[in-house]
Amino acid sequence: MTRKNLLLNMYGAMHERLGPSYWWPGETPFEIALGAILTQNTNWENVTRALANLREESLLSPEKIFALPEERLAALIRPAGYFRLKARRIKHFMTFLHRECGLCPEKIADFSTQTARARLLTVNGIGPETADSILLYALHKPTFVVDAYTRRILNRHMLVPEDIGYEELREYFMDVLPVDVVLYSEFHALIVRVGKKWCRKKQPDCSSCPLAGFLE
DNA sequence: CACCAGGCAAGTA
DNA sequence: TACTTGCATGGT
Repeated sequence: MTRKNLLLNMYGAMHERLGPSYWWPGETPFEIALGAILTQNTNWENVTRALANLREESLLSPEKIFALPEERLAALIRPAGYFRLKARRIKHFMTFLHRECGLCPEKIADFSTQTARARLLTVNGIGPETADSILLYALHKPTFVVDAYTRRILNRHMLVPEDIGYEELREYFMDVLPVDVVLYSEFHALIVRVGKKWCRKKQPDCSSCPLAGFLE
C-alpha cells in the first residue's frame, strides 16, 4: 500500500464515522488568527472564553486590538492561560499586520503560500503550527497543519518516529496528498477530533476509535 | 493531589 | 546543534 493510499484510507475512515467538521471555529479571518495564537498548548474551551471577553467589548477587529494597550489585552485573554505571553505575541502579530498589509489580514493571501508562510514565521510568537493554521483556516491557503495529535496518532500506528520534526511530518502528508484546501482543512480537523477523544497522552479505550485497525 | 490541553522562544552547554 | 525551562488557566 502506498503512503498516499494509506493516508486517504485514514481520512476516509475518520470522515465516514465522524462526518464533516466545519472548521475552524470563528467568524472572521482575524478571529481565526487570534484563536490560532490563543490555543497554543491550551484547551480550546479556555480560548473560547478569552474570545468571548473580546467580543463582549466589541474588540474583535484588527484596529481595536492594535490600539488596545497590551496590559488590558492580557487581562481580557486571561482565561486562555499564558496570558501575558500571548498578549505580547498578539501585539507582535498586530505590528506585523500594520506594517505588511495595513491591518488587513486577508491581504496576506496575495503572497504565494510559501512566501506568506515565511513572512508569518518571522513574527515572534508565530511558529509553524500557528502559521499553518492561519494560512489554511483564515486565508484558505493549501498548507497542511501538524499538531501534537497528528504526531501521536501516526506514532501510535507506528508510521513515524515519536520525535519526528514538524517540517518532516508536514512533508509526510504534503509529499503525497493532492494540493487541496478542503482536504487539508478537513483532514486536520478530523485528526484533532479523533485525538481529543481517542488518542490522549494517557489513552482511554482505543477500541472504539474510527482508526482502530484501519491498516487492515 | 497530579496531570493534561490544537506551542513557542529563550537559555544553557 | 541539542536539550531544558518558562509561560498559566481551567478541567478531569
